[in-house]
Amino acid sequence: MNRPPRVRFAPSPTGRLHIGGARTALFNWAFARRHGGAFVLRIEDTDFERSTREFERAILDGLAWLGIRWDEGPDVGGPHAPYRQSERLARHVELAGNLRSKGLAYACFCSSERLEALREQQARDKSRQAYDRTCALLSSEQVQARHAAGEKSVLRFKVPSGSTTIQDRVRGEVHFEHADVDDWVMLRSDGLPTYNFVVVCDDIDMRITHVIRGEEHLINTPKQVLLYTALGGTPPEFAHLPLMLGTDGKKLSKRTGDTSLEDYQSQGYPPAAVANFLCLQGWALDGSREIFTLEQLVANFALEDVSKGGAIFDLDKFRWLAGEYVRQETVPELAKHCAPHVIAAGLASASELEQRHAWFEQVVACERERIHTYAELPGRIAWLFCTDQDLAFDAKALEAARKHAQAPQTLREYATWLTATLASSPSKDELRTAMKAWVAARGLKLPALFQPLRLAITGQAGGLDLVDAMELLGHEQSLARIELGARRLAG
RNA sequence: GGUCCCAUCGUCUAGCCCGGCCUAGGACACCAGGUUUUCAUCCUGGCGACAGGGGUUCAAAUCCCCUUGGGAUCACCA
Repeated sequence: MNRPPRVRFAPSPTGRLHIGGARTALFNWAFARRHGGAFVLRIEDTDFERSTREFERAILDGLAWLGIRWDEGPDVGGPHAPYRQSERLARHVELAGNLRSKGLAYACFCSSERLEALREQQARDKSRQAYDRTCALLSSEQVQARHAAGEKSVLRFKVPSGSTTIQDRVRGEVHFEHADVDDWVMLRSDGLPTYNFVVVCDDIDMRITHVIRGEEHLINTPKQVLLYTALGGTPPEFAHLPLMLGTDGKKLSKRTGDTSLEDYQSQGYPPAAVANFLCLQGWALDGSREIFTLEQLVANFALEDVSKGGAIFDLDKFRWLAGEYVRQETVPELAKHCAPHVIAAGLASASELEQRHAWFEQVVACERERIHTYAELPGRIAWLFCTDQDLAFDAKALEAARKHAQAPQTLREYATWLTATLASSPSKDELRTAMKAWVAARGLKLPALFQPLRLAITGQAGGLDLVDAMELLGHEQSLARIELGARRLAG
């Protein structure tokens, strides 16, 4: 590679950013950075029906959220503007006209009914699925006459005889016989160009050197290589990434799970964890280090190291990885990231959290090793925000507490003892030690107090240290819950 | 069905290109144990794979062929 590479990510703004698309973008970006090249963002908005500016904005935001920056794009401009395909229409039509006048493309008047019948016939014959070139045989006079008569036509690319071999950077050599390649449609009957056509026009005009995309495009590649040559361009290098698969082993779709980046964003996955995990689907740093930064990705990324086989989206591992990132954060950072989810869950308002900022950070510090994503926090700490009467008792926690026949009595006596002990303002460690001594002095095992107490305070079966829990809740309210818990257990 | 791609533990993968260091390494999940007031974190250990068959070679997870299995794609959608 003698010149700095230019790569592009070309999403279609007809929906949210697909998680597989996000990975494609990430690998393109990493490749560009690795080799000091440019990463171009181009919006493929030629589907006027479904494309919206809102989706475009969301896609850009999603990429930025992941930590990807682009050198050229619709928002930042660049030397090959415009970066929205719809704004390049005139150029596409011009190039299509050139090919037609050179005899490299031809008008086709076949009706969709005839085409469909042809396809059915070919399916029955178990033969090649392609246009039969009926209209390629029309003389220029015939074509002109039919145009003049007002007949609708599409423009088809005339695939020459021969074969094409591409050197795919992840797959190696891939060979196609032109006899198997269809005379595909370049211009629709309404005069608008198709994807296979514009993508090549724009890649040539934008001087794209490496096309890195999903494997579903591999089969389109010979069509595009042929078009490069026809347009007088040099084909770029290609790299076809393995597909991201659902648990059913098929291309990841909404059927088998959440597919958009925003789904994971709203579920509170740290962005660095998402980027890291996406890398792991099809690429490995060295086979032993699972957790790494984007800088390490850039420093080590090579297309040749990308896996060829599809990767089933491993949600368990993703969640584990998110937890690793959560625990890497400092408490103030984590509190800041969790706060929106606590607010969204309706536990507290933004101003309430702001007022109790130091307290909230303590809460986060106590729960940080139990959550994997930011959004898991509210469910774990709801007991701190509800009224004593509304505290729900978890079935397992209740069962555990009920195993101790004397639980109500133990709780009441403990409350009395606690009230007296608190008077001397013990430290948390002193209180912990004293509590255990108190239980032992009564000839009880520790769970005889701790299980009913945990139920009374938090309503949950497991969780944070109980001395921490009571302090976070406040001793006065804790005593009230102990009394209430004793009554509920006795009843 | 045509064309194309792929094939290492249940999952993500290292090793393959440049055969021997592989009685195949790591991670997630799972199981067992330790720590803990419980849960979680953390620590220790365990389970667990080269799809099958032929070659080539002194030697094959690694190279070649076949079979089988899986996937992608076959639009006037991108």
